[in-house]
Amino acid sequence: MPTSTRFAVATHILTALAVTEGKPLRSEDLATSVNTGAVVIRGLLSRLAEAGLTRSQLGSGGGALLAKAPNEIRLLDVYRAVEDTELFTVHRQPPCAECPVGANILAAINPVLTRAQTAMEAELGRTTIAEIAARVNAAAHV
Amino acid sequence: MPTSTRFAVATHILTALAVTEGKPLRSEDLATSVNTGAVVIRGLLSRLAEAGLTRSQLGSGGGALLAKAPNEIRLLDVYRAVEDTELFTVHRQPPCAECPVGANILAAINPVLTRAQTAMEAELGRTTIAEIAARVNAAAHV
DNA sequence: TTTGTGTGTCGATATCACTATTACACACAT
DNA sequence: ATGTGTGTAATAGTGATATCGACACACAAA
Repeated sequence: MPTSTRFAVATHILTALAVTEGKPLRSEDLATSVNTGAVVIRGLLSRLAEAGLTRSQLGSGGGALLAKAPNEIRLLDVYRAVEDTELFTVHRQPPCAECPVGANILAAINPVLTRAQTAMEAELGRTTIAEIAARVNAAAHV
Repeated sequence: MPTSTRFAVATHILTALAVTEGKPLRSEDLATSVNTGAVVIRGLLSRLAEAGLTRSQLGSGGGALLAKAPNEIRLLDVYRAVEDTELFTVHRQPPCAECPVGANILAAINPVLTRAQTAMEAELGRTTIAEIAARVNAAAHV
C-alpha cells in the first residue's frame, strides 16, 4: 500500500525553497530539479499553499516562496498537505455481512491500523524541512 | 495510487481460520466471507503458506489451516508476508543529478522514511491474530 | 497603460499496480 | 478409480497517478 510520489516530491520542493533562502523559484525551475513536468509542481504548490506552507509571487521575477520558517514545517505537515488516501486500505467491497468474521473483522482491525498510522505520523512530526535542508547543504558542500 | 487490500484480506483469512479452530476452510468458503473470488484467496494463501503461517489440506474435506498458533502470528508477520511494495515511494524518475538539491534529497529523507516505517511496523508487531479473533468472537457472540 | 512573465487550472493521454474471472493441470482422500 | 480442492497461468477490467499541451488570469516593470 504505497504512498504516492507526492510526498517525496513535495519535500523536495520545500527543501529547494529552504536552501535558496527567500529567492523565488519558478515552477519550471523546480520541475527541472525534480525531473518532471511543471504542471505536477504547480499542482503540489497549490496544495502546499492551501496548507499555508508556501505562497506564490506572481509576475516577472516571481515564483514560489516559503510561507513559514523551515524549522516550523514538519514533514508531517507536508504529508498531510499532499497525501489524501488512507495509509491502510481495507476491503474494496465490504465483506459478507452474514458471516461472523466478515461482519466484525473491520471493526476488529481498525484500532490497530489507526495506532500504526499514528505511530508513523508521530515519527514524521519529529523532523522539519530545516533539518532536511541542512543535510542537503552538508552533502552538497563537499 | 491503487493501494492494496491484501493486508486486510489476509488478516481476514487468518482470523477466520483462528475462529473456526482447526476445521479446514476451502478457498471458496473464505472467498464468500471476504466477498471476492477464490483465486484472490488462493494467491494470498500461497504467500501465507510460504511465510509459514498457513498450510493446505488437499483432497475432499480439505482446505486451509493455520500452521502456527494464533497468538504466535503477529500482524507484522502478515504484513510482511503479503505486502511487497515499500511504504513510501520516492521519485518515479530520479531527480536532476546536477542540482544540489536533486542530487542529495533522496539520501537526506531516506533515514526519516525508514524510521517512520519502522515505527509503523513496531506497532503492528504488538498485535496477534489471537487478539483479533477474540475481538471478533466477542462481537459476534452478542 | 502596455507588455511580458509566471501562475493556476482544465482536459486528454499514458502508465502502472491491483483486482476479478476463466481455465486447467496436479495432488490427495475416500 | 473417482471426486474434490489446490495452485498457477493468462486475460481483461478498474482506479489512481503521472504526463503533456493549452489557455485565461494576475501581477510587475517600463
